Amino acid sequence: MPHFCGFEHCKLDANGRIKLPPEMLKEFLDREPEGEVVLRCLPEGALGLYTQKAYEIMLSELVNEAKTPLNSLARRRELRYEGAWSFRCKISPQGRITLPAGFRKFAALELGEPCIVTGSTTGVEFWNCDRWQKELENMQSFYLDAGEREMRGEK
Amino acid sequence: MPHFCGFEHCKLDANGRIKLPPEMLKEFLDREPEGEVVLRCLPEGALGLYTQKAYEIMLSELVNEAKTPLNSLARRRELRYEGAWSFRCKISPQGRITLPAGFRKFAALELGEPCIVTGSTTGVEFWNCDRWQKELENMQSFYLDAGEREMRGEK
DNA sequence: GAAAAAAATGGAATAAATTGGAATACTTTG
DNA sequence: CAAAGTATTCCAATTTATTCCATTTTTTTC
Repeated sequence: MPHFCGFEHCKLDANGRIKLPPEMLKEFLDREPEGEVVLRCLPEGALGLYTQKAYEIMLSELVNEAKTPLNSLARRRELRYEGAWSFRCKISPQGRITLPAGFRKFAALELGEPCIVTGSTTGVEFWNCDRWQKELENMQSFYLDAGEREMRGEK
Repeated sequence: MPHFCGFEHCKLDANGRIKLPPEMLKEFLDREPEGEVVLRCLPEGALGLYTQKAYEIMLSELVNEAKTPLNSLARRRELRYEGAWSFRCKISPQGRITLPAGFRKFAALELGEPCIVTGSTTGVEFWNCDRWQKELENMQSFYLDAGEREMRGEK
């Protein structure tokens, strides 16, 4: 199974739309010919894009595996978080997807400005360029640290 | 199964009506072509809107899963709260719903003022903007904490 | 209980924003 | 260097938001 990989510089157009790079577009359409996807705000301050099929699995876990009653504060907050920060949409026939204004703000993606589209194995992510730079450093040091611990025989 | 998702800035009109954003309206009408819904005051200080079908499920949980005896002060209070702070209504042909004055006051939604309409997976919620900001912070810190614990290998 | 006033409701008209798509310019590939 | 593919820009068509007004219903007053 091919996965979503590589990263590219892209640009939001004046209306907050991103045109997906051709290879990534192809990956999506191979999995969902109708282009049905879910956009999701990630706590690290970027946006994730997944096929609806991939998303459904995650969502049904949340909805059905109810440990708490429907009518409780904790449960409502779970459902609210998931609802507010996710968005079902379709990739347009031109391969574009429109970011809702609130999501754009969340991820610090400005109209007409460049951004990073990166594969994340199971989907793709949209990053503000500066945040992406920091995340690169974070990822690097995370693996370096892990490697050093491993060398010293730690866990 | 599609869910209610995304969030939007909306405005109450001078008569206390909110026009639902098109995608959310569509979700409701897909489930209930007649637009029959239930409006409900949530203890966190916002209003929830659910299809009558979805509401029935919640209500029967409340009525059947009796942790307390039916004929007790606490139980009567639960049922009274549910009765007083919920309201059956219909989405108008223009996609608007009218908030009863008491409910508006409960949720601090002012005539002619902006508010937030957010998906909550099983329905939508109406929030006063300031309260929504606080709730966002609450949700954010909750999930960031969870993420950090995960990184440190804690459970 | 009837008339007047107020409020609520439904709906239309206009303005604004969004969307889809085409045309052009640019880049890559063979 | 030509051809194909891709990115960018712009415009037309549609959709959506806003404002306003007419009608109906409810409340108040006499």
